[in-house]
Amino acid sequence: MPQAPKGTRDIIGEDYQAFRYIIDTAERVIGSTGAVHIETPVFEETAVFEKAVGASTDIVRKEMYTFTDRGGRSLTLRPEGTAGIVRAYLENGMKVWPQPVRLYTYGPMFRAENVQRGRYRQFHQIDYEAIGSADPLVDAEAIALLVKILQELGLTGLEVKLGSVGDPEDRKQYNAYLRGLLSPSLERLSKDSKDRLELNPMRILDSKDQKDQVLLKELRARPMLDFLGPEAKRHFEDLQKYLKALGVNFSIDPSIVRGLDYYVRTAFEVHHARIGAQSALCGGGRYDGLAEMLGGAHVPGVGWAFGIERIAIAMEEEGFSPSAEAGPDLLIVPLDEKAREEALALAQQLRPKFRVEFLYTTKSPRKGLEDALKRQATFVAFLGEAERSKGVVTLKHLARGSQEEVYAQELAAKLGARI
RNA sequence: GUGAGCAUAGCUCAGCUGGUUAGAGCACCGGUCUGUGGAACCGGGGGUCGCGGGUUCAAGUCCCGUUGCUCACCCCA
Repeated sequence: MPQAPKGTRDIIGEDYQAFRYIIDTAERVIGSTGAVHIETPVFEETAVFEKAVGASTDIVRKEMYTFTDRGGRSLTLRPEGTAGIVRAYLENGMKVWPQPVRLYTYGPMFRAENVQRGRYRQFHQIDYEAIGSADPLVDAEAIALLVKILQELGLTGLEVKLGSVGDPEDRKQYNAYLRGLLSPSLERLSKDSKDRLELNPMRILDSKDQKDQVLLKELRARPMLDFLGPEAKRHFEDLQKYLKALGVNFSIDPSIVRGLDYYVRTAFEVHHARIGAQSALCGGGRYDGLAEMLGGAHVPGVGWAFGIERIAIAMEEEGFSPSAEAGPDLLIVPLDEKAREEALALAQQLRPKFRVEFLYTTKSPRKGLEDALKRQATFVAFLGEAERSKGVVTLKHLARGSQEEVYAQELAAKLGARI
């Protein structure tokens, strides 16, 4: 028998309830900022990600689901949301809208990684992007918004880690500095970090390998923050000032290193201690050069994405249990064969004002009642010969035990009145 | 891509050092109970023991491979 592909899963029942709750909460809080919902395609031209995310990144090098369609086009299932949204900004001429344009979306992302707790091949993100302003106030709003959502979801034990990767020039200098510093000790670096020295030396800072950390300490490696140019530095300081004024708790973490090429200046992550090794609930930052990488004008932007599955794990760890799905307002129980189609007709008549279910097989009142209790129905209605001869249904309120015979025309009023 | 541990009914699991037709609880369906409350009792449907190969008179049990899950590395959500 076929199974759901590795790293994918069916979301149903309590999982779905939690999922829904997270999305609804996020949507409510984001919506209150005036940001508008956008849906972008789940797949894009492969070039969108190659240009934006960066050819040297892990995502592009080995994690993309790329395929060729029948027209010979190379397409890729989106591994992240920002590139597609910026593409949509350019394509729809949003530069003539009031700036910055604030957009949000949620949906599936795809990365061909090996699976572990909190990491899936199809996972779901809620994305927020503010495009068209370089003002650090916009960064501050984005971060504050994110914290607000997590608070609304009832999460505690969160840590906001803030850093800056500087402007591209700053980073170039910093990478040159790191290469100069570490190359003489190349042999002492971990295997992964030897590769990093070529591709993106900054990522060595983030290494969990003790060898690398010891070496960095020994050589007194300076942090990226020391290399910020005056403008990036000012931006970083203003952002901190705004966040403090807003009462947002954060810690400066010089090792925050984005794995995507498009980030400049602001970079941040939100971590939760109890969800395993994949502790990042949310990551984001500023990407002022992204639109240009895609071939558009220079358009600054900042945004973040959080992983719905990881939020769900964190909430579960904190004892949140999703409320069960509500039962129907009314369950109709046909007592004889003829009542089966009468039950359907009655259900149709009451829908969609009420949530109405009926049994597809005849049952005794006793069994029907048991069924209604299992479904957590509010009312149960019996339809049988006795009712038919009088033109009524027997309506019973489960919780109260009250029961009466009701004409079909009165039924809606009775259900609404909750006898 | 790498490493470790796991895989028996829809779910949670039992199944001894290999030995008849593979079990339990829960869930589902029916009966006791064709007209009224989740009970109880009785009965029923459900399994290619993840899949493939091997060893053996005999494999759920041992060996190899494979797929999936869990956790970790890399990286990230």
